[in-house]
Amino acid sequence: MPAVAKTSRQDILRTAEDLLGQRGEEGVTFLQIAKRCGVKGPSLYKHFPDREALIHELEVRAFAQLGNQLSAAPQSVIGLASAFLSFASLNPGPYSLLFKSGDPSLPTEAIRPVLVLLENILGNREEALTRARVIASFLHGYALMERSGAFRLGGDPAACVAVGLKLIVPEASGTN
Amino acid sequence: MPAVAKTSRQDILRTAEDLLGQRGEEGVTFLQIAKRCGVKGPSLYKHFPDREALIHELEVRAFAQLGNQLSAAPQSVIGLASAFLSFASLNPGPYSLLFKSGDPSLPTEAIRPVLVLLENILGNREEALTRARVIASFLHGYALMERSGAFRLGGDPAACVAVGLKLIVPEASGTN
DNA sequence: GTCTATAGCTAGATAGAC
DNA sequence: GTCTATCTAGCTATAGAC
Repeated sequence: MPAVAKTSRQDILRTAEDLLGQRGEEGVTFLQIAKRCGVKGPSLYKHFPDREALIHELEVRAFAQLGNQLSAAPQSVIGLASAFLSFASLNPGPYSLLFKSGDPSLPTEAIRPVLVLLENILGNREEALTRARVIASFLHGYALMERSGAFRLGGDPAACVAVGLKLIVPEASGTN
Repeated sequence: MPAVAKTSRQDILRTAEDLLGQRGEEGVTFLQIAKRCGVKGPSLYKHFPDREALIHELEVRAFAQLGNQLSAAPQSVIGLASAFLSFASLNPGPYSLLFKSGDPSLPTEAIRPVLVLLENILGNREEALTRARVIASFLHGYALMERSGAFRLGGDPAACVAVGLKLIVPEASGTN
């Protein structure tokens, strides 16, 4: 059988994620992916119908990957926050897809551990949602500022993470 | 005198800012700007040497605009935070340029009011810097999530802003 | 499944007429 | 200051040979 497979769906997706982290969404082109996978551009159409399908697949994977990390992490405020920031730092490509609006299918699921934990700590569902939003905003903003080098006033920016979490969920102190 | 001016530096910059807010940085092309300004692409090179110069000008303007808003706002935690979020909401184009790393020239200046206020409230320079970072991360993350529609669990997302600020700077309660 | 060839589009930028 | 014409380059996508 001629035409031996030089690449694969997995290979393409991993390569696309690297490209996404290095050059942003506009940098994820079939031509560049193909080059890195050792094939020519048009070959990728045997694996994905078009670029949009590839991007959508990356989004689905990103939510699944984050969900896995959060599920496997210590179920404490610090534990979940650390897992979230690690994911953002180690997987900048997938992470950048998490907050891009789009279809509201599985997004909710990935964050569930945070909501469950806060409900346990606070004993109030509505308050838990509000705090979860404060934490999500804080961590998301921190992850982006950290990555873009926006903390320009010296000292140790990372120190503000633990401080911020303690301020936002004082009820968890000592329990973590 | 032939060749009457159909557009201007200001017109181009405003148009570029609109485009930036609507289509992102990659959407800011000389061709699109020209179309909206009623001229042809090459005409823009009479106003800016190249695309990079235009983008840089947009960055400088963005920091200046934010600085003006923060200086003119009530110098309280709520006042400055509201001004920041208003700027982000009303000027999505310029706002998107604020956290893109790049040259560390004037960025520091725009944020000064926040630092000054927190030093007054906390009486501790180092603690003020840490809290400022927590607030900046929180507001930046909130602004982006709000804009991208990332708050998908119902209720009123905006409610978490006041709650978050009170948690992060409890010392300011009653003073605002 | 890979390839070459190609079509169609958009972008940045320059040259030179008016 | 604006225009047309042009160049280079990169992208998406399709057709058809192997």
